[in-house]
Amino acid sequence: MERDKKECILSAAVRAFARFGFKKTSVDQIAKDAGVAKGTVYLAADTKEDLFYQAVHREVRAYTAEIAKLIDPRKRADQLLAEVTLAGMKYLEERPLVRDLIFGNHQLILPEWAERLDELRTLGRQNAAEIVRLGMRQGVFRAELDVEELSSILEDVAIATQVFHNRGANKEERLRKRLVTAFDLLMNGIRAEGHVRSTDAAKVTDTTLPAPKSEPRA
Amino acid sequence: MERDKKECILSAAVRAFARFGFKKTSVDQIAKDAGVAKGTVYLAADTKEDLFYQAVHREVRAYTAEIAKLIDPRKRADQLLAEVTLAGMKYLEERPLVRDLIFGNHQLILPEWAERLDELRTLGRQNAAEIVRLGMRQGVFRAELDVEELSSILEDVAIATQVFHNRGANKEERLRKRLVTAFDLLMNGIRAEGHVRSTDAAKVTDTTLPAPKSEPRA
Amino acid sequence: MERDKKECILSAAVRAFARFGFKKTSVDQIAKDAGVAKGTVYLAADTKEDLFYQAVHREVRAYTAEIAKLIDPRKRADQLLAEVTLAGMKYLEERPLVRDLIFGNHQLILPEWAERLDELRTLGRQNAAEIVRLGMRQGVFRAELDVEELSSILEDVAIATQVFHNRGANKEERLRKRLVTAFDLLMNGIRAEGHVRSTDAAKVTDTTLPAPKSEPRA
Amino acid sequence: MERDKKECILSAAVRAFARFGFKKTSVDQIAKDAGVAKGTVYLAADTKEDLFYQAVHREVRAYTAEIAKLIDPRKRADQLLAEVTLAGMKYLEERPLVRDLIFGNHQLILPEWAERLDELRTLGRQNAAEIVRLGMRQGVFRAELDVEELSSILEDVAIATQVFHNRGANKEERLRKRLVTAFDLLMNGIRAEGHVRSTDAAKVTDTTLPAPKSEPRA
DNA sequence: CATGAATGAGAGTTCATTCAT
DNA sequence: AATGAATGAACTCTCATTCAT
Repeated sequence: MERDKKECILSAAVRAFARFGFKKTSVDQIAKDAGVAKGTVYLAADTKEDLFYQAVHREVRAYTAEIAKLIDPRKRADQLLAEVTLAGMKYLEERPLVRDLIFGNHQLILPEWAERLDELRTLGRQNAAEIVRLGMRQGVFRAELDVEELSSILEDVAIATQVFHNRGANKEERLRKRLVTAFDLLMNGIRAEGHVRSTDAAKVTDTTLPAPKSEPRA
Repeated sequence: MERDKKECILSAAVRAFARFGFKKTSVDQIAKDAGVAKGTVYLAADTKEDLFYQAVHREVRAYTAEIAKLIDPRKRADQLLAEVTLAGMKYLEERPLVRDLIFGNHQLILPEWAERLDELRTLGRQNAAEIVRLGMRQGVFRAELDVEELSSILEDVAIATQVFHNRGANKEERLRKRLVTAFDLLMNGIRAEGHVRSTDAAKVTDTTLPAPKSEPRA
Repeated sequence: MERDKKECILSAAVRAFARFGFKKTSVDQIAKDAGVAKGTVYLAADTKEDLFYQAVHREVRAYTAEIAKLIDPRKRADQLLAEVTLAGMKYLEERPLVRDLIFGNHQLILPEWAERLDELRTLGRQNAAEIVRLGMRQGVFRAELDVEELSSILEDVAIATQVFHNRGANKEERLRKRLVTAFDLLMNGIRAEGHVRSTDAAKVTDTTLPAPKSEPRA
Repeated sequence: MERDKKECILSAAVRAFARFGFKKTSVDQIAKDAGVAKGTVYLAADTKEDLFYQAVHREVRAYTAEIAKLIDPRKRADQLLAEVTLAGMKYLEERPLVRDLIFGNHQLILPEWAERLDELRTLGRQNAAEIVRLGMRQGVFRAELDVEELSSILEDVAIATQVFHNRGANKEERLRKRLVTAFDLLMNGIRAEGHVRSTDAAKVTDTTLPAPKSEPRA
């Protein structure tokens, strides 16, 4: 299998899966779109599911690589976060494919694949984590934050924004507003400044969420 | 079509779609599970896709109603937000089926359905919006926040948490940590306290996001 | 599945498998020939292989039943054997399809089916065994013969005759000669009468065939 | 095409066809097993079917040649027949391949090939015919027997024995018993000695078999 | 000669949908 | 209203065959 031909097949697969979803895309369709015979598709992937996974994988890697280029450690982390988030959203906007592929196919595809797709999501989160750590070193971000959780939340918000709101009339305007709000929220929180903090999340959740089974809390 | 029979069919549909996904669920299965003949299912819904929509709709209404009960305006909004978010997560946690059903099927189904699912999402967001407004009236939340955007972000974070992280080993422990982090972030922001705010999101995004095409900004 | 329709499908299957073999027969073909939709065939049989087995089974039962009618215990067994063999051959001659169907498909189909086809063969052999026993009671056949082995040989010769020789030009003439020769041979043996028997099979084979592993011979 | 390479391909074909049957053997498999590229197989045979025929042909020739060596005209024909039959069975036992190839593939492959396979069967029968003629010259076998028919029956019994009974538990023991019975039967007939022959096959069949259509008998 | 990537017709099977009962 | 047998289009996957290298 030549390099070019595989590329061609995978990108046809991405296009088709993205537009029609996994089920409604037929291998025939992809083959035709890629300009090869059906059998050739099966030289590139063992299974339609395998093809799907490879397509997603390729796109996620491209996405991550693209974003990684933007991380310049001499910049302030909050500035960087804004820039990178923005760039990420624009990237995903031009590739609705990736966005939906990543987000929307968990129970479509058998559980075995859910695990693999999770790995891809972790991959996609690396850049955000990098910036969060940078921000802490710079003293720009609160030091006590949980890096992994935080970067995962940032990523989730970005993806959710794309998945749920990049649609319909006034798309650009809505996205812009959303981004402004989200960034402001993430930086400054909801709480009115100077307001007494009588509640904190830890306390609430601590008393109500079912305790982890194996590890008794102190 | 009697009321009972339709209920029966819809709840069988929910169970099946939730467990096996849209594609891998057959109408036969649902009919059998509901104890009716296949033809009868087609008296309750025109199409398999219609059946899916109806099933999701039913679940979302139940979810929203359940949550709405918890909103007590005499409580502090931040407290309430924590409680309600937590309750929502527990509700969905006990109905993993519903959760996936509601949020995992966007490009499965042709665009025409995406719009309808959006309406369902709006429905689900009403509770969060309610609390945000309450918080502002109470002076607990910053007054200048955009209610719609904010409640949508809150909902998205909750959904993303459920969809992506309620899985695998140490599920409970991971969810708990995630919730604590998210709540802390949403309330207090990322920024180190007292740090000079040299960047603000609005400025950055304003200069870089493509301007909305139709409406020139002032 | 109505009785008639299943009959119809099975007989179409018999026709097709017989004429084209298992591989070259498509389910589509059978469906068309039976005048039903392809899906309907799958209501009658789980699998193409299952369909094949059912078809063969039906034919073997019909064949055995037909032959069984001819066994009249008041007749002499040698007479009967001739008659029944002859009738069997004519039966199969008129159903060349059945004949090939039954006896020509051993390694086509995976081992699991070989066992089942063996059962069918046993079924087909019952009639021959019956006659052999009758002949012994009548004193017409040698008493020391092994009934099971003998009837199996008789059946095998009949089958082989059918499978290998019922073809080509002069079919009838060739079959007639073959039958006469076979019957004469089976009744009277090869040996010239009065010739001294200096060799017997048992001795030869006893010294050369690998001894059964578990039971040491005396 | 070098001699060696063709040999290699054919013997790989024999192995594969024998183990998996015609249908379930792929050309790819054979090519890989022979250590050549798929295209090369098509230099040795025009078609998969042609390849099959050539494979069978090769094996039958080897079989015949092997058996022919054993015919020593100074020995008694009945002794020889026993020996040769036994040797033939052992040969086939070690080459289940040949046996099944010869026996079981008539309607697998289109009618055109049936004729050619018949020629192969005739080839395989030459040795038995040779011995029968020898036995007649020696006065050991009845002189009035039809040589061609008789040798064909002998061969058929041998093959049927192999095909139908060389399987399952107690294989060796069962084959031994079968051989003993068959040989005894062929030599001595079924008829109880001294019993009056009130029936003879010729008479029965003469009156009942349909007369050959084209040639009126004298 | 030899290769093996590419082909594409064709296979078995599934299942949403219909409609006579 | 309810049924479920029947339908047949559409699907994924296989593999004999070809042909440019």
